[in-house]
Amino acid sequence: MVERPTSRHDRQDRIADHVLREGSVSASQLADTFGVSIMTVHRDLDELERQGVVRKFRGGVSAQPSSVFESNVVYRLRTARAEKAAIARYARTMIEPGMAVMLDDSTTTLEVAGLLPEITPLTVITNFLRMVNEVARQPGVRLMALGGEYYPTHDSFLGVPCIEAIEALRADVLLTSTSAASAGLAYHQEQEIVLVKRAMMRSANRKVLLMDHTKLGGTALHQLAPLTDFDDVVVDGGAPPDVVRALRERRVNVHVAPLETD
Amino acid sequence: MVERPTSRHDRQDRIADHVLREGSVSASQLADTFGVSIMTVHRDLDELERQGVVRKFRGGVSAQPSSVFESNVVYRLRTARAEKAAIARYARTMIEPGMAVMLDDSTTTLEVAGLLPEITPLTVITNFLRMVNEVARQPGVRLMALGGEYYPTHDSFLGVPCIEAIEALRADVLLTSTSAASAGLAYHQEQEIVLVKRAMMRSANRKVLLMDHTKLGGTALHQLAPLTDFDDVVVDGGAPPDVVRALRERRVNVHVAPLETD
DNA sequence: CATAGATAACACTAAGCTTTGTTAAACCTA
DNA sequence: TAGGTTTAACAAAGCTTAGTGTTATCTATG
Repeated sequence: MVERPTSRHDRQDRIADHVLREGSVSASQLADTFGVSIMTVHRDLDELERQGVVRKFRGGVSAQPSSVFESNVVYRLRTARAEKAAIARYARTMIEPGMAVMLDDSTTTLEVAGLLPEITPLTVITNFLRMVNEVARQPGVRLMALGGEYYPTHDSFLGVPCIEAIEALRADVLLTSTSAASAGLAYHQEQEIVLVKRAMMRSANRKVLLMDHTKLGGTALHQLAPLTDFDDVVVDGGAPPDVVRALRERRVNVHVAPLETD
Repeated sequence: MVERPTSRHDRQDRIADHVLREGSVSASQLADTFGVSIMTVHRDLDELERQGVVRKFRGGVSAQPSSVFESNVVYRLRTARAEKAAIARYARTMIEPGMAVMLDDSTTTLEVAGLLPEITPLTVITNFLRMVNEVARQPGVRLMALGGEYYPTHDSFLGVPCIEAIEALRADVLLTSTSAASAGLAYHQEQEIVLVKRAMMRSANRKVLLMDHTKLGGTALHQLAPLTDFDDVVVDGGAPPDVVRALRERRVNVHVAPLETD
């Protein structure tokens, strides 16, 4: 059976699904199934392995044991595009011209960046290289970059220099994201990032957490903060109503961003 | 007479030269001379005008009056490619594996950046966005970005946050550049940049000034520092011998980087 | 040590972007 | 308004890059 993926990305998603269903497959088998060469399969698998979705061994690949499922979020992140766009549209309404907005290094906040030229004048503060490059091109947006040590895996600047730079500033709004939340707590798997996010929270007047619904109910190695520490928590319309209700009972100020309905 | 420029950039350089020689030319004349359409000439002239090299008027272009000559540096910068490459090659010998190297926001130091992967492991400290993007891709090079307010004209980060970040660090070597030097002093036209460069000099053990010979003998609005404040000054082989001699008499430690001879 | 599996190196292809020219419309200036 | 000059919009050509396959080399495992 030969499928015809529209693109490399698409095919990788299918391969990942396939592996997760089957549990374990050989490379040549995948080459057959998806109608590409073994070499291409290997390249796809290398990439999926880097993302922590699968595990390679001699003779094939297997799904990651669920204990490492955490990193799988990286893969999930790529898929939750519509959710993030919805959240970004909603978060935009919290920003007004003239404000100083702090944005952390997450794909969700990156979505927000694309909407900023509509709200000029504006000051953007970030430690995310990709966002720096994005915003540097936008006229009318003043950009304050947070320095620090560059981490290729996150494409952002972290560490002591970054935290000190944050402490010297004061933002009107912080838009931040995290990798998991449950039982009223936000989590993140990286210590370095937790420290930076906490510093950001200390330096912002209003703290907004952006979170697509796939992150609800999970945990990660490090606690970041109780959800009640945020002035607002924005989730997308895909969030289960009972989860939203439960959060509100914990006095978390949850906003639900409606998904585009087209 | 029809020339055949190898590329768009090359042709623009020739057009600029032509205009500077002639003083004033018509667009159709240029189209003839360079064997391209009038439309293309207009596009080239628009670009050169943006760079402050020429001035457009109905019917043709003229050279910029020398009062605006300063911005012309932008154009000069593009042309001294070979000189900068020579200087970069020379400067590379001053860097050894394991060092922390600080690089400022100049096209000369950018040339050095391309040579860094050969000297790993290495730590690079910079406030230049273009360099950040360049170095972020290089494996084996640790990158410390200096934050600050983004200045589109320089494509770099400046201001108080940047200076504070510099003061918290200590580099083994500083490679810096400036826009002019004469009578034993280095000059730069931008106050913000002068402050940052001075901070960098305070935070480095060895201070190296990189300067292509086109900058010798000029001045600019602000004094940066006496040349004797630098441990080394590297110029390219195009520097007039008597100028080099004069600098040495002032106890400036001048190195002459030989130009590629091919 | 033999063999299947994995990687590295090179070449080919397709897609996207840049550059250029053409044509048509807009704009001055006499 | 008639002459040119400039700009805008579209199309063609060229270049660059990402993606893929082939072949050859390397590596692990029985």
